[in-house]
Amino acid sequence: MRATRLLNRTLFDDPADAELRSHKLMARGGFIRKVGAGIYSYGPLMWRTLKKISAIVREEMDRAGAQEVLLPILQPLELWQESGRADAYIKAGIMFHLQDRKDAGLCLGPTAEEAVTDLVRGAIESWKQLPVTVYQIGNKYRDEFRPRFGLMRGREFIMKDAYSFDADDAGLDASYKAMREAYVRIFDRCGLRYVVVEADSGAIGGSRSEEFMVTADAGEDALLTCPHCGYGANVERAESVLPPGEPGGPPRPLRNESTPGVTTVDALAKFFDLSPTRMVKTVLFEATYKSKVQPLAVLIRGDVDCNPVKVQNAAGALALAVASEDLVRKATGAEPGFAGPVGLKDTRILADTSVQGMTNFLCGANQTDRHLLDVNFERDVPLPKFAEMREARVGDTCARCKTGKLEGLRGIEVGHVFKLGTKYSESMKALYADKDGKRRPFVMGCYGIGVSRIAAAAVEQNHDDKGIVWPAAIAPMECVIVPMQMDQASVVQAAEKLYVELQRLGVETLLDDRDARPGPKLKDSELLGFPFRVLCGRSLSEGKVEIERRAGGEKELVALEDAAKWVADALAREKSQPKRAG
RNA sequence: CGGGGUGUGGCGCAGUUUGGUAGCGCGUCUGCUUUGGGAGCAGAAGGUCGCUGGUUCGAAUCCAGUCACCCCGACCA
Repeated sequence: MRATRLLNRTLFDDPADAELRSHKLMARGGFIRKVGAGIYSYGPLMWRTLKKISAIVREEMDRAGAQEVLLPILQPLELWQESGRADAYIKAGIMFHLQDRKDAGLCLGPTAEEAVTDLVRGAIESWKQLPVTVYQIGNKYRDEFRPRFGLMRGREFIMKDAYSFDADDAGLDASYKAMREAYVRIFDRCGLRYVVVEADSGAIGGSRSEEFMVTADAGEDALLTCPHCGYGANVERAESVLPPGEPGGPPRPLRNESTPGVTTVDALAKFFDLSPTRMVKTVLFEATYKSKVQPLAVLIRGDVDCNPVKVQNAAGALALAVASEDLVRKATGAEPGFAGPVGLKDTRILADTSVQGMTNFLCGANQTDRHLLDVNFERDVPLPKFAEMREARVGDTCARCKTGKLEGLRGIEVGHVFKLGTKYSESMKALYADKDGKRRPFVMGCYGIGVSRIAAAAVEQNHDDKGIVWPAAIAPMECVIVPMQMDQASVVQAAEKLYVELQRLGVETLLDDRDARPGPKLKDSELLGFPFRVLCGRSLSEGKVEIERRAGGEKELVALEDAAKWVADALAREKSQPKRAG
């Protein structure tokens, strides 16, 4: 074997384009190098960590009975048209797509429901062949609105995606449960602190889904949890008890009042000395559907806010944006701030459940500087379709136990489990024959883990002012040996001897044999964050080396001949203590 | 896609207002001295100043276009 030198370059300065600590540290440590926006090369150390995470995922998937496969990244757009998702993904602008030489549409897979459904429909014909769960680990591609934060949100990233196929809902429940349990083991083993929360199913579709969230202040997702009953949900999905409002009383005659320049709920409350709970806000959106873009008005009580994700779901839209001021003027014929449901034309109206049963409420008059008072449904406004579209807030009463007050925290989504049902099997005609010979669609589930994102999340959660502190299970190396004086034969010999012994004991060890001064070597070893560091230097005069644990910083003088075993034992202890809960 | 900003050796930056031979720190290479917390001295290498076009005797600098990247708002592992 020809030994080559470790390809890794540490940097003195933070890269100018990095924002998050994890991104800065991984770039400074030489783990990653940016090639384009959201596109990274992984150096040897990064790849070791990614392989370790993958290995944990693979072990737990296999243990849960899932079978590893490999689906294509380059996929015919035809397949996506079959499932009906091509439009949504292209319109939402999240899928890379291209044409081949024959002008046929292709895409780079952002996920693989279509590909896997195709694989399974070609292989399974009978209930006797079920259940089946398959998974793969590989690159995924998404044309993100805003790639950022290093590996946290790349356009190319490594994902484990698994798919279950069952004959019925009971089967799906069992498959889902097996995956969920595997996920708990995976994130425990990776040494992450996390919470599991209810989630919106988003563009993938399906009924129930839960997200695994690594807790970190830098997380992009807002979560609400109930300390009383343990309920947790992404804010996109979270529900709370609606605070009671003031009763409106029996209907009174409609009034149209002048409200010059009064455009906000707060200002209206002052102007009319009226509780915001007696007002109906009319929030305008621009909803994108398969074949058209349409204005959408959402009626919601004055003291609460719209949750755009819930609105999009309720509207059945492919994409949703807050209406521009121009659109507001066009739809209402008035300046923004005076929108209302009365006489609103060419605009679809949905109402949040918070306005259900309200009487004599205030709303905009669709005339600049005018509001309506004592408005009533049916008499003044046709009864709209009601749906729950309200955003739950920190401090709200928990909807599940009706007791606890919701608390807020932030998380990094590293895993998501979905009950899909028959959305893909129906549209793609993936059918099996049941016991009566009747053809039925598979009942599916899908389960994703962001492998490369786990690495970023682990760093975000485990670092100090000196650098990364890798959890032992996913550290690129478990131990680094630092010979302090490269020109002293005794030091170099001791380091090399220890290196061989550690290798023999199965400890992944890096020998920093660069001919550099002690300072930079010590700084680098801290930045890179390996769980254990052994210093070979002046203590060798007493036959001892210094062993340090990166996480706690404890130092120990150990006889050279005992050092390898000492490290191996300490490492074993470290690995067997997974952290739990956020 | 809308708003703001930046593109100058491997990394971090100055120079651009007021055009005049490409600079600094770190890193790299060679030599000597150093060697337990990012060493010192001496020497050296490395850049079509994002790209294209224009103005000019002359452009990193001015003009136009274009591309890339970053930050603030609508997607997801």
